[in-house]
Amino acid sequence: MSVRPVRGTVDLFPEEFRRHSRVIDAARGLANVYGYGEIQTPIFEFTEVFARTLGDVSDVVTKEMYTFEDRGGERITLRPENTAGVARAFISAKLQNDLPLKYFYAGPMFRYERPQKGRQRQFHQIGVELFGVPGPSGDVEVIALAAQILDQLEMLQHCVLNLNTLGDTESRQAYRTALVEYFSDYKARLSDDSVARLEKNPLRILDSKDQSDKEIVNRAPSFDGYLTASASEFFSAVREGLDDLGIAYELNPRLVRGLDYYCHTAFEFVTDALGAQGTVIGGGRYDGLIGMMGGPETPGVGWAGGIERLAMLAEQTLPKLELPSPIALIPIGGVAERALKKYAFSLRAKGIPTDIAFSGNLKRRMQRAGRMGAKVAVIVGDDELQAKKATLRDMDTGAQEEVMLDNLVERLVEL
RNA sequence: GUGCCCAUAGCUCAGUUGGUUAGAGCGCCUGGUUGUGGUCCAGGAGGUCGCCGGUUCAAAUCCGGUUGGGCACCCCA
Repeated sequence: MSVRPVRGTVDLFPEEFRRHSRVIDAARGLANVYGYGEIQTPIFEFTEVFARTLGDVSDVVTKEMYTFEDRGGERITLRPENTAGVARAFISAKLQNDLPLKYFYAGPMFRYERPQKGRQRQFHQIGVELFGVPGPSGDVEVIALAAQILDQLEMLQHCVLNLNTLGDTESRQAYRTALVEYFSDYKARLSDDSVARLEKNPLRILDSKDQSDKEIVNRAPSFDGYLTASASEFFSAVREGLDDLGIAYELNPRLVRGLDYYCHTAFEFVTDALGAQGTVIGGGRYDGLIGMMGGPETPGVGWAGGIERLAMLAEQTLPKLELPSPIALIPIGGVAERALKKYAFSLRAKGIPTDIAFSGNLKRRMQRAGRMGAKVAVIVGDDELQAKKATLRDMDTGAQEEVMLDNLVERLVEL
């Protein structure tokens, strides 16, 4: 039997999981403040849910999905992202009369990718979806929520908000045609990757990091000239909204999305503190998605954030995580142990972190108390039991005092 | 999927042009203290050198493959 975890997966032991938790807790807390209730959709869906919506040219669908046939012969896929799942849930429950709707989620996602720092095959995302708000205030709200979460994690100042518009369908169609026309002239000088993108997703060429591609890209037609008046107006309103809130951003015309259902606003919070995988939160508007899935035409806007990446950044920005130091109960002998278990029970009922070791002599239990960072140890042996007292030891100073057992819980609550 | 780099004790690492029983620090265990941790002192356990094969009288060291990891590309969160 192989005892190692599957490539690209990790075990999150408590210390590491706490780093995740504080990211999730901050996000969930603020999402609730904004009125985004938490939703949990299944981690697997019928394959079409993703295949249909993510586009059949996206890398996620063509080479990164965990797809299998279950015992009933259904084509199943482990979710590579959660927007499609939440949209499907919205359609399944026929919630179109309850708009607008706001959802927050946190959970595992699965993509068959080559693992590296900030990229695993099972990874975790937080995210929000806002359904039924067609105007730019929806975009502004979800971006504001993201910014405030980052701010609460004290990493907003280490991130740059990149902002772009993908326009409406009409704009994108026109621009796409113009790009294909332009790049086709340079086909011989483009990188192989970009030549392939010319057919599949010419917008992506704009994002190429290839040196000679970049030169060609620099002289490529810009989107501005192809934006319809209404798309342009929409984008201005988003920028105005962000300005009003004092949320800084940088316009990045090269910011495009790999997933086909995006339109209008695209944004990413990016940091340079994590190496190559610097996008910490990314999202945008996806007005066509729900209709494309067979639901009633419903606008949507949202984002997802990588918990592992956020947790890594938080390591740099937040103070070290400290565990509450427990009270260590240290019995000597079976009679004392029975007595102290009852005290542990009532201390814990009051929410006071309490440790009582299951075995070991006094020395070993003291060691354990020290290792756990206990601030006080309660020692009870035959001597103390007879006198109905306990010995309290201050683990920092070594000072000891005696307390009547009757007052023990009361005294410990004070500390 | 592509390129480059890496793999020695639980952890972080050293190991000379290939040469006898592979080392250090931290951690762990025992004792000094049969009712006192964290400090100190003394001692101890722990490694088929990732795995498979090859070269050689001899391989942790050289070569090939493989698995895992890191970085970049790709892609994205």
